[in-house]
Amino acid sequence: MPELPEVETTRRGIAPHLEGDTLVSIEVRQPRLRWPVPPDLSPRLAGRRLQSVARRAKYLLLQWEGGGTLLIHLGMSGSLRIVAADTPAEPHDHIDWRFGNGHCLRLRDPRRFGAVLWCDGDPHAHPLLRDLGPEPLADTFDGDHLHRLAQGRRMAVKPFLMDNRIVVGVGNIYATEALFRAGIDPTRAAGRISLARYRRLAEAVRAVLSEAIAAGGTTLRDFVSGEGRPGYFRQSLQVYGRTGQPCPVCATPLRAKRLGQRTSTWCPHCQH
DNA sequence: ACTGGATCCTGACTGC
DNA sequence: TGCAGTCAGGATCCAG
Repeated sequence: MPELPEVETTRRGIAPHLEGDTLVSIEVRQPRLRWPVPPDLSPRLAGRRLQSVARRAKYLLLQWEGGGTLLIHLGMSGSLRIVAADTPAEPHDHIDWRFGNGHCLRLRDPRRFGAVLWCDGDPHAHPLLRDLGPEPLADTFDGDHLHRLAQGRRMAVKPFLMDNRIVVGVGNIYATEALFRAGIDPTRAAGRISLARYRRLAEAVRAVLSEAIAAGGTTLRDFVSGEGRPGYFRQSLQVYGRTGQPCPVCATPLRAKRLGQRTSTWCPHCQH
């Protein structure tokens, strides 16, 4: 589900409602997510003010006054939204954080691949964040970075681009779209792509992510922003989910193949 | 070190 | 209508 644009859209949607507010209570209806939800969240957080809602890769970092960070990952099907405190919980609404101003931050995650974890020290030193690659929209990410890390790698460039040790936030939708824009065959070995083409790919990644954030993300089925709205980038997808349909550029039927457990769709004429 | 595969879970959809 | 099989926005873990 949520890739970087959807997580960033969520962050922007919830932050203004919560930053500076005091947590009143937490209700955990289902603690079994990817890892167990810590049982001591209430004593740790009740009565404390939320300082900021930040993001690293696809993790949301809720940083609390006095120290400590709540790490939230939405997995494949998770969403976070602000609801009124008296809104009845629906199925798969696993956790509520109720704040003093009447707002309730509610986590829904049908597949439960998401995670909610507590981190005492520097969250960037946490084992889940420590080895992550650069943010794709930061200055440290470019084609030279991709080209350098790809040397000698025989895996296909698509799963290479989705490896969060290489660069974070690029999931199946945006990897598919960026490779189309860059004209690169997703099955090509990562180590056999020129620097010039990696520079083009890096720019395509930045462009597609930026455009998706501006559109509020991509809603395929269940993604909603912090305010409950869907994202509108779906209509801008050129190849993702369009297997068999004509390429928007040359009309060749789009092909699909599974690479690293994920379906890749591409134009066999435009991408090589 | 790199690579591919299995795995967690629910729901939507397809085809028989 | 039911049932089996497939697929889905992620990413960790493990064997070879």
